[in-house]
Amino acid sequence: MTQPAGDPVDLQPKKRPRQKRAIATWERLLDVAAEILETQGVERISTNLIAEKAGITPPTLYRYFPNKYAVLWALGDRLMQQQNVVFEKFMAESGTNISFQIERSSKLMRDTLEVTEKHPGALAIMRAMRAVPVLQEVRLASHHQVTDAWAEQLSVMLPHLTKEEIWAKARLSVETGYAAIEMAMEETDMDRETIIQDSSLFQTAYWRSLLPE
Amino acid sequence: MTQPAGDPVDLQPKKRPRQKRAIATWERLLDVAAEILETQGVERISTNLIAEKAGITPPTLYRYFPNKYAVLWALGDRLMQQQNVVFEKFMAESGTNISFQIERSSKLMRDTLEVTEKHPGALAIMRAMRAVPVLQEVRLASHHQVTDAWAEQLSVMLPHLTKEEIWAKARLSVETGYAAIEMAMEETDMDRETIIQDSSLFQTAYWRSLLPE
DNA sequence: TGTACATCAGTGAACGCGCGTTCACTGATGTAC
DNA sequence: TGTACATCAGTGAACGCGCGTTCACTGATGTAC
Repeated sequence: MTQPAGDPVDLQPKKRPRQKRAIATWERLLDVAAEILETQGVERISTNLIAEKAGITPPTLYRYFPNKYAVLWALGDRLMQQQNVVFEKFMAESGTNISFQIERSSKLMRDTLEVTEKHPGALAIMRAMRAVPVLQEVRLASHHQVTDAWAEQLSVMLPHLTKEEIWAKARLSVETGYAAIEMAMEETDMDRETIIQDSSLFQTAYWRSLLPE
Repeated sequence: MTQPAGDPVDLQPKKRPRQKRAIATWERLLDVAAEILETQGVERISTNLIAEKAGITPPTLYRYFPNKYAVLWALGDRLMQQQNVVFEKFMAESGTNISFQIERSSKLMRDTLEVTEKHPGALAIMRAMRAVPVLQEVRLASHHQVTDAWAEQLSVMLPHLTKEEIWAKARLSVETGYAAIEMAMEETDMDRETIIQDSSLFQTAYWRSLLPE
Protein backbone atom coordinates (compact mmCIF):
# COMPACT_ATOMS: atom_id res chain seq x y z
CA MET A 1 0.00 0.00 0.00
CA THR A 2 1.54 3.28 -1.04
CA GLN A 3 -1.01 5.47 0.71
CA PRO A 4 -2.80 3.98 3.69
CA ALA A 5 -6.05 5.55 4.80
CA GLY A 6 -5.54 8.89 6.45
CA ASP A 7 -2.10 9.47 5.03
CA PRO A 8 -1.48 13.11 4.20
CA VAL A 9 -1.32 13.62 0.44
CA ASP A 10 0.09 16.73 -1.18
CA LEU A 11 -2.62 18.02 -3.50
CA GLN A 12 -1.02 21.25 -4.63
CA PRO A 13 0.64 21.53 -8.04
CA LYS A 14 4.45 21.54 -7.90
CA LYS A 15 5.39 23.97 -10.63
CA ARG A 16 3.22 26.16 -12.79
CA PRO A 17 4.19 26.14 -16.46
CA ARG A 18 5.92 29.34 -17.60
CA GLN A 19 6.34 28.93 -21.33
CA LYS A 20 3.71 28.61 -24.04
CA ARG A 21 4.46 25.00 -24.84
CA ALA A 22 4.31 24.06 -21.17
CA ILE A 23 1.00 25.83 -20.61
CA ALA A 24 -0.45 23.82 -23.48
CA THR A 25 0.93 20.64 -21.93
CA TRP A 26 -0.62 21.46 -18.56
CA GLU A 27 -4.02 22.09 -20.11
CA ARG A 28 -3.77 18.92 -22.18
CA LEU A 29 -2.96 16.93 -19.06
CA LEU A 30 -6.10 18.14 -17.33
CA ASP A 31 -8.33 17.72 -20.38
CA VAL A 32 -7.08 14.20 -20.99
CA ALA A 33 -7.47 13.32 -17.31
CA ALA A 34 -11.10 14.46 -17.41
CA GLU A 35 -11.70 12.37 -20.49
CA ILE A 36 -10.23 9.25 -18.90
CA LEU A 37 -12.27 9.86 -15.78
CA GLU A 38 -15.38 9.90 -17.92
CA THR A 39 -14.68 6.86 -20.04
CA GLN A 40 -12.71 4.61 -17.70
CA GLY A 41 -13.70 5.78 -14.26
CA VAL A 42 -11.69 6.86 -11.28
CA GLU A 43 -10.44 3.35 -10.46
CA ARG A 44 -8.76 3.06 -13.85
CA ILE A 45 -7.14 6.45 -14.24
CA SER A 46 -3.35 6.35 -13.97
CA THR A 47 -0.51 8.79 -14.39
CA ASN A 48 1.05 6.63 -17.12
CA LEU A 49 -2.21 6.62 -19.05
CA ILE A 50 -2.74 10.36 -18.68
CA ALA A 51 0.79 11.05 -19.89
CA GLU A 52 0.43 8.69 -22.82
CA LYS A 53 -2.86 10.20 -24.00
CA ALA A 54 -1.50 13.71 -23.56
CA GLY A 55 1.47 12.81 -25.78
CA ILE A 56 4.15 13.31 -23.16
CA THR A 57 6.17 10.99 -20.92
CA PRO A 58 5.39 10.38 -17.23
CA PRO A 59 8.29 12.44 -15.82
CA THR A 60 6.79 15.54 -17.41
CA LEU A 61 3.56 14.99 -15.52
CA TYR A 62 5.58 14.74 -12.31
CA ARG A 63 7.21 18.01 -13.15
CA TYR A 64 3.87 19.73 -12.55
CA PHE A 65 2.06 17.47 -10.11
CA PRO A 66 3.51 15.76 -7.03
CA ASN A 67 1.22 12.74 -7.47
CA LYS A 68 -1.87 11.34 -9.08
CA TYR A 69 -4.29 12.94 -6.64
CA ALA A 70 -2.98 16.43 -7.28
CA VAL A 71 -4.07 16.04 -10.90
CA LEU A 72 -7.59 15.13 -9.80
CA TRP A 73 -7.57 17.94 -7.29
CA ALA A 74 -6.68 20.48 -9.99
CA LEU A 75 -9.50 19.11 -12.11
CA GLY A 76 -12.05 19.50 -9.34
CA ASP A 77 -10.80 22.89 -8.34
CA ARG A 78 -11.07 24.21 -11.90
CA LEU A 79 -14.67 23.01 -12.26
CA MET A 80 -15.92 24.17 -8.89
CA GLN A 81 -14.44 27.61 -9.25
CA GLN A 82 -16.41 28.01 -12.45
CA GLN A 83 -19.60 26.86 -10.79
CA ASN A 84 -19.08 29.18 -7.87
CA VAL A 85 -18.63 32.16 -10.16
CA VAL A 86 -22.14 31.55 -11.47
CA PHE A 87 -23.51 31.46 -7.97
CA GLU A 88 -21.68 34.61 -6.95
CA LYS A 89 -23.19 36.40 -9.92
CA PHE A 90 -26.63 35.19 -8.87
CA MET A 91 -26.14 36.62 -5.40
CA ALA A 92 -24.75 39.91 -6.68
CA GLU A 93 -27.58 40.38 -9.18
CA SER A 94 -30.46 39.44 -6.95
CA GLY A 95 -29.08 41.07 -3.81
CA THR A 96 -30.98 40.84 -0.55
CA ASN A 97 -34.40 40.75 -2.12
CA ILE A 98 -35.97 37.35 -1.74
CA SER A 99 -38.53 37.88 -4.51
CA PHE A 100 -35.70 38.61 -6.92
CA GLN A 101 -33.88 35.52 -5.76
CA ILE A 102 -36.95 33.36 -6.24
CA GLU A 103 -37.54 34.91 -9.64
CA ARG A 104 -34.00 34.29 -10.78
CA SER A 105 -33.82 30.75 -9.50
CA SER A 106 -34.37 29.14 -12.89
CA LYS A 107 -31.71 31.36 -14.44
CA LEU A 108 -29.29 30.19 -11.79
CA MET A 109 -30.06 26.57 -12.58
CA ARG A 110 -29.76 27.16 -16.30
CA ASP A 111 -26.49 29.04 -16.07
CA THR A 112 -24.96 26.48 -13.72
CA LEU A 113 -26.02 23.64 -15.97
CA GLU A 114 -24.61 25.43 -18.98
CA VAL A 115 -21.22 26.06 -17.39
CA THR A 116 -21.10 22.49 -16.15
CA GLU A 117 -22.07 20.96 -19.49
CA LYS A 118 -19.44 22.98 -21.28
CA HIS A 119 -16.76 21.71 -18.94
CA PRO A 120 -15.42 18.45 -20.41
CA GLY A 121 -15.95 15.48 -18.16
CA ALA A 122 -17.71 17.57 -15.54
CA LEU A 123 -20.02 14.80 -14.35
CA ALA A 124 -17.15 12.38 -13.95
CA ILE A 125 -15.16 14.99 -12.06
CA MET A 126 -18.01 15.67 -9.65
CA ARG A 127 -18.35 11.97 -9.02
CA ALA A 128 -14.64 11.44 -8.51
CA MET A 129 -14.62 14.23 -5.94
CA ARG A 130 -17.18 12.27 -3.96
CA ALA A 131 -15.67 8.84 -4.37
CA VAL A 132 -12.01 9.51 -3.51
CA PRO A 133 -11.62 10.08 0.23
CA VAL A 134 -8.68 12.43 -0.19
CA LEU A 135 -10.72 14.70 -2.46
CA GLN A 136 -13.98 14.78 -0.54
CA GLU A 137 -13.04 17.98 1.21
CA VAL A 138 -12.74 19.80 -2.10
CA ARG A 139 -16.40 19.40 -2.89
CA LEU A 140 -17.46 19.88 0.71
CA ALA A 141 -15.38 23.03 1.10
CA SER A 142 -16.79 24.45 -2.11
CA HIS A 143 -20.38 23.78 -1.06
CA HIS A 144 -19.70 25.23 2.37
CA GLN A 145 -18.21 28.37 0.90
CA VAL A 146 -21.28 28.90 -1.24
CA THR A 147 -23.59 28.10 1.67
CA ASP A 148 -21.82 30.50 4.02
CA ALA A 149 -22.11 33.41 1.63
CA TRP A 150 -25.70 32.69 0.74
CA ALA A 151 -26.78 32.12 4.35
CA GLU A 152 -25.45 35.52 5.24
CA GLN A 153 -27.52 37.17 2.51
CA LEU A 154 -30.58 35.17 3.45
CA SER A 155 -30.36 36.13 7.09
CA VAL A 156 -31.23 39.70 6.13
CA MET A 157 -34.31 38.52 4.28
CA LEU A 158 -35.53 35.99 6.82
CA PRO A 159 -35.15 37.76 10.16
CA HIS A 160 -37.59 35.42 11.90
CA LEU A 161 -35.15 32.51 11.56
CA THR A 162 -31.89 31.99 13.43
CA LYS A 163 -28.58 31.92 11.59
CA GLU A 164 -28.24 28.21 12.28
CA GLU A 165 -31.67 27.46 10.86
CA ILE A 166 -30.91 29.47 7.76
CA TRP A 167 -27.54 27.87 7.27
CA ALA A 168 -29.02 24.38 7.47
CA LYS A 169 -31.70 25.26 4.97
CA ALA A 170 -29.27 26.92 2.59
CA ARG A 171 -26.97 23.92 2.83
CA LEU A 172 -29.78 21.57 1.86
CA SER A 173 -30.82 23.88 -0.93
CA VAL A 174 -27.30 23.97 -2.36
CA GLU A 175 -26.93 20.20 -2.12
CA THR A 176 -30.24 19.46 -3.81
CA GLY A 177 -29.48 22.08 -6.45
CA TYR A 178 -26.27 20.35 -7.41
CA ALA A 179 -28.02 16.99 -7.26
CA ALA A 180 -30.49 18.28 -9.85
CA ILE A 181 -27.60 19.45 -12.04
CA GLU A 182 -25.96 16.04 -11.81
CA MET A 183 -29.24 14.35 -12.60
CA ALA A 184 -29.73 16.55 -15.65
CA MET A 185 -26.29 15.55 -16.91
CA GLU A 186 -26.86 11.87 -16.38
CA GLU A 187 -30.48 11.55 -17.54
CA THR A 188 -29.74 12.24 -21.16
CA ASP A 189 -33.22 11.17 -22.23
CA MET A 190 -35.02 13.78 -20.15
CA ASP A 191 -35.72 17.27 -21.39
CA ARG A 192 -33.18 19.72 -19.95
CA GLU A 193 -35.58 22.63 -19.72
CA THR A 194 -38.17 20.54 -17.89
CA ILE A 195 -35.58 19.61 -15.29
CA ILE A 196 -34.54 23.23 -14.93
CA GLN A 197 -38.13 24.38 -14.49
CA ASP A 198 -39.02 21.60 -12.08
CA SER A 199 -35.98 22.03 -9.89
CA SER A 200 -36.43 25.76 -9.89
CA LEU A 201 -40.02 25.25 -8.75
CA PHE A 202 -38.74 22.82 -6.17
CA GLN A 203 -36.45 25.45 -4.71
CA THR A 204 -38.88 28.34 -4.87
CA ALA A 205 -41.75 26.39 -3.31
CA TYR A 206 -39.44 25.70 -0.40
CA TRP A 207 -38.21 29.22 0.16
CA ARG A 208 -41.66 30.71 -0.37
CA SER A 209 -43.01 28.46 2.35
CA LEU A 210 -40.41 29.94 4.69
CA LEU A 211 -41.35 33.56 4.15
CA PRO A 212 -42.79 35.32 7.22
CA GLU A 213 -46.57 35.81 7.62
CA MET B 1 -5.70 -2.38 -19.73
CA THR B 2 -7.75 -5.34 -18.59
CA GLN B 3 -11.13 -3.72 -19.17
CA PRO B 4 -11.26 -0.97 -21.77
CA ALA B 5 -14.16 1.44 -21.71
CA GLY B 6 -17.37 -0.14 -22.85
CA ASP B 7 -16.22 -3.69 -22.38
CA PRO B 8 -18.95 -5.97 -21.08
CA VAL B 9 -18.28 -7.01 -17.51
CA ASP B 10 -20.04 -9.89 -15.83
CA LEU B 11 -21.52 -8.49 -12.64
CA GLN B 12 -23.47 -11.50 -11.45
CA PRO B 13 -22.12 -13.72 -8.65
CA LYS B 14 -20.74 -17.06 -9.85
CA LYS B 15 -21.77 -19.45 -7.11
CA ARG B 16 -23.91 -18.88 -4.07
CA PRO B 17 -22.50 -20.37 -0.86
CA ARG B 18 -24.36 -23.47 0.29
CA GLN B 19 -22.78 -24.36 3.61
CA LYS B 20 -22.70 -22.39 6.84
CA ARG B 21 -19.00 -21.64 6.73
CA ALA B 22 -19.30 -20.45 3.16
CA ILE B 23 -22.25 -18.17 3.88
CA ALA B 24 -20.22 -16.54 6.62
CA THR B 25 -17.32 -16.11 4.21
CA TRP B 26 -19.58 -14.50 1.62
CA GLU B 27 -20.97 -12.03 4.15
CA ARG B 28 -17.49 -11.27 5.45
CA LEU B 29 -16.30 -10.55 1.92
CA LEU B 30 -19.03 -7.98 1.40
CA ASP B 31 -18.64 -6.39 4.82
CA VAL B 32 -14.89 -6.08 4.40
CA ALA B 33 -15.30 -4.68 0.89
CA ALA B 34 -17.64 -2.00 2.22
CA GLU B 35 -15.14 -1.13 4.92
CA ILE B 36 -12.29 -0.77 2.43
CA LEU B 37 -14.46 1.33 0.16
CA GLU B 38 -15.06 3.65 3.08
CA THR B 39 -11.52 3.98 4.34
CA GLN B 40 -9.44 3.63 1.17
CA GLY B 41 -11.83 4.63 -1.59
CA VAL B 42 -12.87 2.92 -4.76
CA GLU B 43 -9.55 3.49 -6.53
CA ARG B 44 -7.69 1.52 -3.87
CA ILE B 45 -9.95 -1.43 -3.35
CA SER B 46 -8.54 -4.71 -4.70
CA THR B 47 -9.51 -8.34 -4.66
CA ASN B 48 -6.26 -9.28 -2.93
CA LEU B 49 -6.93 -6.75 -0.20
CA ILE B 50 -10.54 -7.84 0.30
CA ALA B 51 -9.47 -11.47 0.57
CA GLU B 52 -6.69 -10.66 2.99
CA LYS B 53 -8.93 -8.62 5.32
CA ALA B 54 -11.63 -11.27 5.15
CA GLY B 55 -9.10 -13.90 6.25
CA ILE B 56 -9.28 -16.01 3.11
CA THR B 57 -7.12 -16.37 0.01
CA PRO B 58 -7.91 -14.77 -3.36
CA PRO B 59 -9.06 -17.95 -5.12
CA THR B 60 -11.90 -18.24 -2.64
CA LEU B 61 -13.15 -14.83 -3.61
CA TYR B 62 -13.08 -15.93 -7.23
CA ARG B 63 -15.12 -18.93 -6.32
CA TYR B 64 -18.04 -16.61 -5.63
CA PHE B 65 -17.42 -13.60 -7.83
CA PRO B 66 -16.24 -13.56 -11.45
CA ASN B 67 -14.32 -10.32 -10.96
CA LYS B 68 -13.78 -7.28 -8.82
CA TYR B 69 -16.78 -5.38 -10.13
CA ALA B 70 -19.19 -8.16 -9.28
CA VAL B 71 -18.23 -7.69 -5.62
CA LEU B 72 -19.05 -4.00 -5.83
CA TRP B 73 -22.24 -4.77 -7.69
CA ALA B 74 -23.39 -7.14 -4.94
CA LEU B 75 -22.63 -4.45 -2.39
CA GLY B 76 -24.71 -1.86 -4.22
CA ASP B 77 -27.53 -4.25 -4.89
CA ARG B 78 -27.77 -5.24 -1.22
CA LEU B 79 -27.96 -1.62 -0.08
CA MET B 80 -30.41 -0.42 -2.68
CA GLN B 81 -32.78 -3.27 -2.14
CA GLN B 82 -32.97 -2.31 1.52
CA GLN B 83 -33.62 1.32 0.66
CA ASN B 84 -36.31 0.37 -1.83
CA VAL B 85 -38.12 -1.73 0.73
CA VAL B 86 -38.53 1.37 2.86
CA PHE B 87 -39.96 3.25 -0.07
CA GLU B 88 -42.34 0.46 -0.98
CA LYS B 89 -43.64 0.47 2.58
CA PHE B 90 -44.16 4.20 2.36
CA MET B 91 -46.21 3.79 -0.79
CA ALA B 92 -48.23 0.91 0.61
CA GLU B 93 -49.00 2.73 3.86
CA SER B 94 -49.90 6.08 2.41
CA GLY B 95 -51.69 4.74 -0.67
CA THR B 96 -53.14 7.10 -3.24
CA ASN B 97 -53.91 9.87 -0.80
CA ILE B 98 -51.60 12.79 -1.32
CA SER B 99 -52.26 14.32 2.08
CA PHE B 100 -51.16 11.07 3.69
CA GLN B 101 -48.07 11.02 1.54
CA ILE B 102 -47.19 14.58 2.47
CA GLU B 103 -47.82 13.81 6.11
CA ARG B 104 -45.62 10.75 6.06
CA SER B 105 -42.79 12.37 4.19
CA SER B 106 -40.62 12.94 7.23
CA LYS B 107 -41.13 9.35 8.35
CA LEU B 108 -39.94 8.21 4.95
CA MET B 109 -36.81 10.32 5.25
CA ARG B 110 -36.16 9.12 8.78
CA ASP B 111 -36.64 5.45 7.97
CA THR B 112 -34.49 5.65 4.86
CA LEU B 113 -31.74 7.42 6.76
CA GLU B 114 -31.93 4.85 9.52
CA VAL B 115 -31.66 1.87 7.17
CA THR B 116 -28.81 3.56 5.34
CA GLU B 117 -26.89 4.46 8.47
CA LYS B 118 -27.17 0.93 9.77
CA HIS B 119 -25.70 -0.44 6.58
CA PRO B 120 -21.91 -0.46 7.00
CA GLY B 121 -20.12 1.73 4.50
CA ALA B 122 -23.38 2.83 2.90
CA LEU B 123 -22.14 6.28 1.95
CA ALA B 124 -19.04 4.88 0.30
CA ILE B 125 -21.13 2.33 -1.56
CA MET B 126 -23.49 4.98 -2.90
CA ARG B 127 -20.52 7.01 -4.08
CA ALA B 128 -18.81 4.06 -5.71
CA MET B 129 -22.00 3.31 -7.63
CA ARG B 130 -21.79 6.76 -9.13
CA ALA B 131 -18.08 6.85 -9.80
CA VAL B 132 -17.54 3.50 -11.50
CA PRO B 133 -18.96 3.58 -15.05
CA VAL B 134 -19.80 -0.10 -15.05
CA LEU B 135 -21.91 0.30 -11.92
CA GLN B 136 -23.75 3.48 -12.78
CA GLU B 137 -26.71 1.59 -14.13
CA VAL B 138 -27.27 -0.08 -10.77
CA ARG B 139 -28.09 3.18 -9.08
CA LEU B 140 -29.93 4.55 -12.07
CA ALA B 141 -32.02 1.41 -12.44
CA SER B 142 -32.89 1.45 -8.76
CA HIS B 143 -33.96 5.09 -8.86
CA HIS B 144 -35.95 4.48 -12.02
CA GLN B 145 -37.75 1.54 -10.48
CA VAL B 146 -38.78 3.62 -7.50
CA THR B 147 -39.74 6.53 -9.72
CA ASP B 148 -41.86 4.35 -12.00
CA ALA B 149 -43.87 2.91 -9.14
CA TRP B 150 -44.34 6.22 -7.42
CA ALA B 151 -45.26 8.07 -10.61
CA GLU B 152 -48.02 5.57 -11.21
CA GLN B 153 -49.47 6.18 -7.76
CA LEU B 154 -49.13 9.91 -8.14
CA SER B 155 -50.92 9.98 -11.46
CA VAL B 156 -54.13 9.00 -9.66
CA MET B 157 -53.73 11.91 -7.26
CA LEU B 158 -52.67 14.53 -9.76
CA PRO B 159 -55.03 14.02 -12.70
CA HIS B 160 -54.40 17.50 -14.08
CA LEU B 161 -50.81 16.58 -14.98
CA THR B 162 -49.64 14.26 -17.76
CA LYS B 163 -47.80 11.03 -16.97
CA GLU B 164 -44.61 12.50 -18.39
CA GLU B 165 -44.86 15.58 -16.22
CA ILE B 166 -45.45 13.49 -13.14
CA TRP B 167 -42.62 11.12 -13.93
CA ALA B 168 -40.17 13.98 -14.33
CA LYS B 169 -41.24 15.51 -11.05
CA ALA B 170 -41.12 12.20 -9.21
CA ARG B 171 -37.68 11.53 -10.63
CA LEU B 172 -36.40 14.85 -9.35
CA SER B 173 -38.02 14.27 -6.00
CA VAL B 174 -36.37 10.87 -5.63
CA GLU B 175 -32.98 12.24 -6.64
CA THR B 176 -33.10 15.18 -4.24
CA GLY B 177 -34.37 12.88 -1.51
CA TYR B 178 -31.36 10.63 -1.81
CA ALA B 179 -29.10 13.68 -2.07
CA ALA B 180 -30.42 14.81 1.29
CA ILE B 181 -29.75 11.35 2.75
CA GLU B 182 -26.19 11.43 1.45
CA MET B 183 -25.72 14.92 2.81
CA ALA B 184 -26.97 13.84 6.22
CA MET B 185 -24.43 11.02 6.25
CA GLU B 186 -21.54 13.21 5.25
CA GLU B 187 -22.31 16.33 7.30
CA THR B 188 -21.60 14.71 10.62
CA ASP B 189 -21.67 18.05 12.42
CA MET B 190 -25.24 18.87 11.47
CA ASP B 191 -28.24 17.75 13.45
CA ARG B 192 -29.85 14.72 11.84
CA GLU B 193 -33.39 15.60 12.84
CA THR B 194 -33.04 19.13 11.46
CA ILE B 195 -31.98 17.71 8.12
CA ILE B 196 -34.88 15.28 8.14
CA GLN B 197 -37.37 18.03 8.95
CA ASP B 198 -35.94 20.46 6.41
CA SER B 199 -35.79 17.99 3.59
CA SER B 200 -39.27 16.76 4.38
CA LEU B 201 -40.48 20.36 4.22
CA PHE B 202 -38.55 20.75 1.01
CA GLN B 203 -40.43 17.86 -0.54
CA THR B 204 -43.85 18.71 0.82
CA ALA B 205 -43.68 22.37 -0.19
CA TYR B 206 -43.02 21.18 -3.72
CA TRP B 207 -45.84 18.66 -3.97
CA ARG B 208 -48.29 20.95 -2.21
CA SER B 209 -47.58 23.62 -4.81
CA LEU B 210 -48.58 21.10 -7.48
CA LEU B 211 -51.98 20.26 -6.02
CA PRO B 212 -54.94 21.28 -8.18
CA GLU B 213 -56.95 24.45 -7.40
C1' DT C 1 21.91 41.22 -34.52
C1' DG C 2 24.79 37.55 -32.45
C1' DT C 3 26.07 34.85 -28.92
C1' DA C 4 26.75 32.98 -24.16
C1' DC C 5 24.39 31.36 -20.54
C1' DA C 6 20.53 30.44 -17.39
C1' DT C 7 16.39 28.48 -16.97
C1' DC C 8 12.53 25.80 -18.52
C1' DA C 9 10.40 21.66 -20.72
C1' DG C 10 10.55 17.20 -21.78
C1' DT C 11 12.87 12.24 -22.39
C1' DG C 12 14.56 7.17 -22.00
C1' DA C 13 14.93 3.77 -19.18
C1' DA C 14 14.10 1.68 -15.29
C1' DC C 15 12.64 0.38 -10.14
C1' DG C 16 9.94 -2.48 -7.01
C1' DC C 17 5.31 -3.46 -6.02
C1' DG C 18 0.61 -4.83 -5.86
C1' DC C 19 -2.78 -5.79 -9.14
C1' DG C 20 -6.46 -9.25 -11.10
C1' DT C 21 -6.71 -13.74 -11.97
C1' DT C 22 -5.80 -18.94 -12.59
C1' DC C 23 -3.99 -23.60 -11.77
C1' DA C 24 -3.92 -28.01 -9.68
C1' DC C 25 -4.58 -29.21 -5.33
C1' DT C 26 -6.23 -30.57 -0.14
C1' DG C 27 -9.45 -30.58 3.51
C1' DA C 28 -14.43 -30.15 5.33
C1' DT C 29 -19.17 -31.17 5.11
C1' DG C 30 -23.35 -33.58 3.74
C1' DT C 31 -25.79 -37.80 2.33
C1' DA C 32 -27.23 -42.62 1.05
C1' DC C 33 -27.31 -47.06 2.62
C1' DT D 1 -24.22 -45.71 14.01
C1' DG D 2 -20.49 -46.34 10.50
C1' DT D 3 -18.66 -45.72 6.33
C1' DA D 4 -18.09 -44.65 1.28
C1' DC D 5 -18.53 -41.19 -1.77
C1' DA D 6 -20.02 -36.84 -3.84
C1' DT D 7 -19.93 -32.26 -3.43
C1' DC D 8 -18.54 -27.98 -1.38
C1' DA D 9 -15.01 -24.73 0.54
C1' DG D 10 -10.74 -23.13 0.69
C1' DT D 11 -5.30 -23.13 -0.33
C1' DG D 12 -0.30 -22.35 -2.10
C1' DA D 13 2.03 -20.69 -5.48
C1' DA D 14 2.46 -18.33 -9.27
C1' DC D 15 1.60 -15.56 -13.93
C1' DG D 16 2.20 -11.36 -16.67
C1' DC D 17 1.06 -6.67 -16.44
C1' DG D 18 0.49 -1.92 -15.50
C1' DC D 19 1.02 0.93 -11.62
C1' DG D 20 3.26 5.29 -9.37
C1' DT D 21 7.36 7.29 -9.30
C1' DT D 22 12.47 8.62 -9.93
C1' DC D 23 17.03 9.20 -12.07
C1' DA D 24 20.35 11.39 -14.87
C1' DC D 25 19.99 13.33 -18.97
C1' DT D 26 19.04 16.28 -23.65
C1' DG D 27 16.80 19.79 -26.19
C1' DA D 28 14.08 24.34 -26.38
C1' DT D 29 13.35 28.92 -25.01
C1' DG D 30 14.33 33.36 -22.98
C1' DT D 31 17.58 37.07 -21.74
C1' DA D 32 21.69 40.13 -20.98
C1' DC D 33 25.18 42.40 -23.20
